[in-house]
Amino acid sequence: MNKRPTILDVARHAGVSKSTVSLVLQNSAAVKASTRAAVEKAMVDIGYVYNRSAAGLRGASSGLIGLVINDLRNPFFTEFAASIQMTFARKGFSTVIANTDENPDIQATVIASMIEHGVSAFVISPTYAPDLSAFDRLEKSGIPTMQVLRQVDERTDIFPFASLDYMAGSRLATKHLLELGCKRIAFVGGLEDRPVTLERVSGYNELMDAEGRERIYYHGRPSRTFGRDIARRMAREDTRPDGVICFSDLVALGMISGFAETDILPGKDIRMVGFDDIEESSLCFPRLSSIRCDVSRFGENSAQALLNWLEQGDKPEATKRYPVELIVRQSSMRL
Amino acid sequence: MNKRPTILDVARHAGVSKSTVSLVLQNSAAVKASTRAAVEKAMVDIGYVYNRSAAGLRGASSGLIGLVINDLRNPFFTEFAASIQMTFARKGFSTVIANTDENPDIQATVIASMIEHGVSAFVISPTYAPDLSAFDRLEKSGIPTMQVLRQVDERTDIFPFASLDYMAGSRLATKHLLELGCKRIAFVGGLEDRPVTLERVSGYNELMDAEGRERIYYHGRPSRTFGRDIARRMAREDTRPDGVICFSDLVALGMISGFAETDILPGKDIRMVGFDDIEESSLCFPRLSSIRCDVSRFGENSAQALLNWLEQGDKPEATKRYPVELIVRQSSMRL
DNA sequence: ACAAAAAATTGGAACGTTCCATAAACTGAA
DNA sequence: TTCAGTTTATGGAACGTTCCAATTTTTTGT
Repeated sequence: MNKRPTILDVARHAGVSKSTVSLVLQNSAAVKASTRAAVEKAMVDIGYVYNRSAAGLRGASSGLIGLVINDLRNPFFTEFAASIQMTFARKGFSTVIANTDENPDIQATVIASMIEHGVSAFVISPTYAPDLSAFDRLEKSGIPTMQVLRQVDERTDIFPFASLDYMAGSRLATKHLLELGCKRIAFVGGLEDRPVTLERVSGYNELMDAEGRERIYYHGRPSRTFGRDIARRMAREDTRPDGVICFSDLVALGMISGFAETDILPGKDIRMVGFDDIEESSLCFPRLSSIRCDVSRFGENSAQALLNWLEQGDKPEATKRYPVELIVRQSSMRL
Repeated sequence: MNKRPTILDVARHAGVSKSTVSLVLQNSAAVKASTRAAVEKAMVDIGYVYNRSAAGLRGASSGLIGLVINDLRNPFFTEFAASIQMTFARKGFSTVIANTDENPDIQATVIASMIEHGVSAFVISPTYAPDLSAFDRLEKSGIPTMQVLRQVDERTDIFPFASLDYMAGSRLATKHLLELGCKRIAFVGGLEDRPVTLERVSGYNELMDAEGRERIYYHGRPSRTFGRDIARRMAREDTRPDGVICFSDLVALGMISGFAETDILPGKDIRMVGFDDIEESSLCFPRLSSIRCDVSRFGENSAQALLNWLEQGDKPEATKRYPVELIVRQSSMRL
């Protein structure tokens, strides 16, 4: 394991100075084609590999992006993380990913550690935390940082926020169920106090109020388990809702399986719309109608916005919401 | 955004030399308690943050681990990645994650890029690739590298391999179905030529042959879609299998929803066992019997093994297989 | 063929750490 | 008080790049 060759070895081997090699590395226009070729040949000949730490020391960008995710196991976030990471990779950036599991302490530590590693920018889907010291630290560090999917820090002028148009989605879903003639429409899932819940419920509230219909909430964790439990409970109720909007597809899928146990078939006995349109929703039975968020495109767009900030210096707008659409499938049709 | 303070600023502020500050940083025993306290105070006072690039230049470990995953969107791998990342984080290591989407070219690029970034070690769940140049490069780099879940490079003395005991799992599942009295047991999913498939099918082959039963294969991509399609096809067959072992839970879940469409209820009309025991399997209806692999513990163990290699220098054994167990649920019982 | 301009190349200082060899400051025993 | 021994602190060189200012080479116009 004899030391990695350096720029100097390359220079020696190609018969040029280290400065020239450096120029080649940053493919400067100032080096003659023939020289460049010679240098490049030397590099592969001796198996040179670039040392980013050394470059970073002199101020070059690290080409490292920090991605901090509150719940990486949730397929919605997984999809987002995978998509953003792959976009960065295509542009030559590596991504340091950390899952915080909704834990502010973990979040604070991983952010600190990423700063030490010299990440060039941050994308954070933050944990709801009482104190914002993590963000204060970020501000001081001066590292470009985007909040995505959850706006936790108010200072969107410093930490631009990008998300999806959940209000519109919720409006679409409610309108759809109303048009199908549903009388009692329930909203299932989502923790009551959370901003995301507020957003995903707002269109529902708006239209239900406009129609003078009763709002029916079943608030709770946006998980399969919760969905399943609510479905079982609902099956036993005397005046059961005839339409359900779920906080997320995970909840909806949980409900579908809960209903299956009690012989209720969404689409026939009750109408259901999910939220997110994860892959599984088009595969399950019955196929789940959902609000498509197209996370993977959202990931690409966010990545691109961040790169523009980093490379061209144009900061993303303070708040950006990408559009969503309603996908109608079996769960909200007469079968 | 005035330059980050350096070790020198801390020294000045605490009235000691930079060397002393460096010693404090590596908490050396050679510095007096009072001095250490003073230095530490100075650090928080001026908001010092450690510069790992600079340290790395002098040979210090980067504290960065490269994690390369062939399919990050598959919940099995997501769980693994999340678990291993969080274990590293607890030990003060950051994790650079890349999804290769089964693409050898992407795999090669991300590995190269991680080497540039100076990762201290690699954990790779590799893509099946015709050429092993990526591994050759790794070997030359001398960076400790573990293969997990898929053994692609034969040189396990160089790249220790850790996985789960799939053969045992497949034996457990088959034995279970045989004991339930199944006569025609099919194996569904898994690409025919793949080593993983061979492993997951081996116990099935062994026991079926021992019993003199016919082997029935439905090979294909280990996805929900494939499972659903096979279930539909199976529903139309005249001599339908009465027992099914799936390559993965994803396939099994796909089959469950495919069967649901044709009014076949696993556990009543057919018996089914999945493989992996992802979270959803205990939540779906009917609950899916499965071979529990406990990926998240596997992740922790692998992380720990790698850290021991890195820090104590003891290389993991060339091949390690962690045990699996059969979890019996509704899908393989009379309801 | 010559100067001037343009293009291509170069040496050296700097970046923020670590580590070695050395120095300074303390101990306690003679 | 002195000296050896021990504990603690220090200056300086090194790590592999980038970038500036300076230099050399090539091109252009006359």
